[in-house]
Amino acid sequence: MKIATWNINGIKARIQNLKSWLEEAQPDIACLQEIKSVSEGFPSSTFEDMGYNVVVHGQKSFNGVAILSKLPIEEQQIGLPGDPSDEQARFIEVLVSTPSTPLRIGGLYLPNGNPVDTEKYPYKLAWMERLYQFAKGRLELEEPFLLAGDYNIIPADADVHAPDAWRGDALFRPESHAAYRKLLSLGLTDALYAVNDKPGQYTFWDYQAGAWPKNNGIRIDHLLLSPEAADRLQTCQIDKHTRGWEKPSDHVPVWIKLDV
DNA sequence: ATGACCTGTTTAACAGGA
Repeated sequence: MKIATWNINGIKARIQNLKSWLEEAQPDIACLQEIKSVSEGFPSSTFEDMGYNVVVHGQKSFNGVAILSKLPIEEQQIGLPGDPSDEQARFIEVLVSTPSTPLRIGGLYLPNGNPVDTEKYPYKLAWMERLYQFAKGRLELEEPFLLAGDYNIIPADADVHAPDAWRGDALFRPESHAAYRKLLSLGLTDALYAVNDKPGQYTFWDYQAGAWPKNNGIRIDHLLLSPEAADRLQTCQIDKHTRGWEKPSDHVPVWIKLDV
C-alpha cells in the first residue's frame, strides 16, 4: 500500500499538477495540505472520478487539509482535539481497513510559527503539545498508525542547506526541536530516516532567491509511524522531480509503501 | 535563507507563507 503526503499550496492553482502526479504515482492514500479552499470549493468529484474517496477539512483562503483514499473510509476525524477555539483547518484523520489490518492515518499541516516574537510561535508550540496528546492516545491502541504531513519542522542540520542561517527560525529553534523530539519519543519512527539517513533529502524549496536551481532546500514534510506501522515499512521516497514542473508547489510529495 | 516569488482575495495591493 502506497501512502503519500503533499503540501500542494492551493488546490485551484495545483489541480492539474495534482492529477498528473496521482496518475503517475498511483498512491492508495494521499494526505494533502494547504488546499486554501473551503470544503465545498474542493473539486472532490475530479478525484472521485479517479477512484478516490475524499474527505476535506477546508477553510477560506488559508490552510486546509484533505485525504484521498482508494480504500473505503470507515471513520474520520475532522480537526485536532484539545482546543475548541482553534478555527484553523490543519488536521484530518481517517481509518481504513487493509486486507491484513486496520490502518489509521492522520494528515496534518503544523503551524509555521514565524515570526517567533508574535503569538504565532506559542500557537505552534501549543499545537504541537495537542498533537503529542493526540498521538499518545492513538499509540495506546497498538495499531498501525501514522501521522503524515507538513510539520514545518527541520529535524536536524542534515535537513537544511545552511543550518546556521536557520537557528532562530520557528522551523529550527531549540523549543521547536524539543517539541518534535517529545513527539518522536512516544515511539514514532521517521519513515525516511528509517530507510535512508543521507543528508540533504529536501522536500521544500522556496520560490524566492533561486532556491530550487541552487538546491537550497529544507526537509519539513514527514511521515511518522507507530511501531506497528514501522514493522510493515517497505520503502520511503521523495518525488523531487515535481518541483521542476510548470507551476510547481514549493513542496514535493513524500510517500511510503507499507506491507499491509 | 537571499536573486529577480507564489496564492487567494478581489480586481490594487495585501496577508501569509517558510
